[in-house]
Amino acid sequence: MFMISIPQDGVIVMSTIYKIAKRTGFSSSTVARALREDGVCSPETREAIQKVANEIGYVPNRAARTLRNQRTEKIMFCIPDIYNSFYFGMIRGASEVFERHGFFALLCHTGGDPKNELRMLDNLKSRLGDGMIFVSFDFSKKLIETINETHMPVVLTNSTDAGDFPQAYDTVCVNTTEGTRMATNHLISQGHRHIGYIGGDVLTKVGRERLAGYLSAMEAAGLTPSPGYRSNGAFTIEGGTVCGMQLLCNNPMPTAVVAANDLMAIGMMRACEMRGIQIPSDMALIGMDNSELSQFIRPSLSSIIMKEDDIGRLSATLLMDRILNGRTEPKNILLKPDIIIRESSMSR
Amino acid sequence: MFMISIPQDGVIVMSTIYKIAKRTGFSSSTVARALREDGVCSPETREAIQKVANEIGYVPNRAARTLRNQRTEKIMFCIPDIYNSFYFGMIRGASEVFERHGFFALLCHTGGDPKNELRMLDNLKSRLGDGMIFVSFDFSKKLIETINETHMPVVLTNSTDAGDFPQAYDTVCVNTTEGTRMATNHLISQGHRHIGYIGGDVLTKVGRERLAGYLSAMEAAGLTPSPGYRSNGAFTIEGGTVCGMQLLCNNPMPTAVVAANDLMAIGMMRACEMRGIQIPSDMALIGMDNSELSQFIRPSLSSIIMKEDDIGRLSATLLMDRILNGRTEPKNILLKPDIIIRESSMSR
DNA sequence: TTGAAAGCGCTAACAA
DNA sequence: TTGTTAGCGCTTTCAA
Repeated sequence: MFMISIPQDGVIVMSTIYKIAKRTGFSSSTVARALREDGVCSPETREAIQKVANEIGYVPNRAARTLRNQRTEKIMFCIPDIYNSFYFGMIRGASEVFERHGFFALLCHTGGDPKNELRMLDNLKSRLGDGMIFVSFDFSKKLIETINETHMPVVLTNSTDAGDFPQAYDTVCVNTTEGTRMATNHLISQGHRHIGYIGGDVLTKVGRERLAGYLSAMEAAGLTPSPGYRSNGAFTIEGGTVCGMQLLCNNPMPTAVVAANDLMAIGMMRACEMRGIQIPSDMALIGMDNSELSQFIRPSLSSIIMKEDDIGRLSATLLMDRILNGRTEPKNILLKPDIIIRESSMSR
Repeated sequence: MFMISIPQDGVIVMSTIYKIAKRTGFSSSTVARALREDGVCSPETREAIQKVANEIGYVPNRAARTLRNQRTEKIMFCIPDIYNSFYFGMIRGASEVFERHGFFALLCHTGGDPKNELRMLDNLKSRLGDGMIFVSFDFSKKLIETINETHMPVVLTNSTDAGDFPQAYDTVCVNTTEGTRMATNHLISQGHRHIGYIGGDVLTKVGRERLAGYLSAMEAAGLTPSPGYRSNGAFTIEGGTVCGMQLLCNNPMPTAVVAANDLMAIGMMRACEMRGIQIPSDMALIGMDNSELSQFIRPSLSSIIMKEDDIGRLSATLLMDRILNGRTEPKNILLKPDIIIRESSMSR
């Protein structure tokens, strides 16, 4: 009938405990008490109040509750790139945990721009959320300091060495060096000796970390890759094709290739296609990320599982622990990636 | 130095305009005025206040502002399934618009459960957000009524016939019937006469809508598909393979197939692979959704573009119009899908 | 069991 | 230009 009344000026008026108080004759505090499960209140009073509350469609106002309780029940989810499905994996994992506690994920996207990242930390300080899961390409000293100064629960993912700085936050990361090491070892265990590597720019941390895994696995196996077996390019299909063409110019060609991500691996597939080289019989191949593509492409692509769901789940769990239980000492979680072997590397 | 002080009990104390007021000797309202661009205030006062504000790292408290202004600057984004990348396309489009206005997207996931959906509408009434983009499989009368009763800005997507009920909300949908019609017409224009169709359960609205497009295009072209050319199954790769095998049992076989989504189309590819049928030379194929897979699979898959980014963008725009400009009369937008032709249907 | 009252931090109408 | 004050809706302490 009159769930909510809409006055002339179009402003929507909420139902409040005061409306219920007026209607029932009780005070607002009695109404508040009656409406919360745990509040002390006589059964009859509660019933009368609940009846009216239902009639007028009462729902408590969150802003008021937040102002009073200093709790938003929201978590800021800061990602550099809203177009990257990897992060959605993290969101999935995290949301699972949030939901259990009645919390919501707030999408905050920074474009990887340090200015925006600092702005998001201001948003955190303004209590846009009770905490933050923070993905960034570059955790600079300035950023780390600002995070510490928020004195708010923050989990950093995506950076193994965030622990270089004094920290008041948590970290959850996957060891990507270990990832390329596993990939390389897999190819070695398949009997390959001439193993190439195509990766991203070594000026980026991610580029260096992944290359390091390949090199260390080769060295540990007593293999010295020819310099021509290594090529850097963009983390894209095109980048992979270009790098792949380069590797294929070697004589002898490598018999197996580690790609620093799935897109580059697919680019490598294109390069082989153009040169009439069969995967996996002439060339074994493994990628990284375990993207949706890797299982649907033909031949299906072996890959390294980066556990983005787990990162999200664990990050959220650490956050809830700080928020709900008041933990303050920092925790750092480093996950070991998994490997999934598909057609592209089953050459022997 | 003392950006934020942390008392014994671990509760973090915010900096407020009162702290600044005390420190500068001005009143809290002068501080508030000085801190907003538009507030009247002498330059010297403003400077002094801003200096202190910077020192103590002041950021205005959102809950207080929300309580006062009745505006959260958040939009609830209700989706049935957090695992579906289609919705993330919508989120991308919508976020673009939100960001321009300083709004944030709040992820709310209902699992398609009507109970949760009603709960989310309560959340909306409690001002979890200023409005809602609502994706649901089933907009029942009850749900529609409840939406209307919130008196809050809501955009429904995903349902062409939401207009059946009296409505106070907006809708943005893609015409999926038109989608399969376009797909079918494309194959007809390629010279095909024996065109098969594999689709989802006709008990679902989505299944019926898509089938209708195929049938109407065939009829309009004066073609009568043999009943054996039509098969229903799950909207998955396996479903597509099963349906595909059935179609391939016909004699003569169809020379072209419309699949009701990309996954089923990929399943069809598998079926053809098993039977040694070449795509596109022996069999033309077109899917629907323009998923990421469709461009990377080989042969690349022709598909129908469902414009999820546009749906998100338009939904957000309608919402902002209601919130910022106070529009109240409902708007309904029906988008025409696009077609993208790739290798799989270029048979002739 | 119930009520009065203060306060969370901000904004804005009004007064000085 | 600046200050006073009330109030957004809720929770909670204290008193009755």
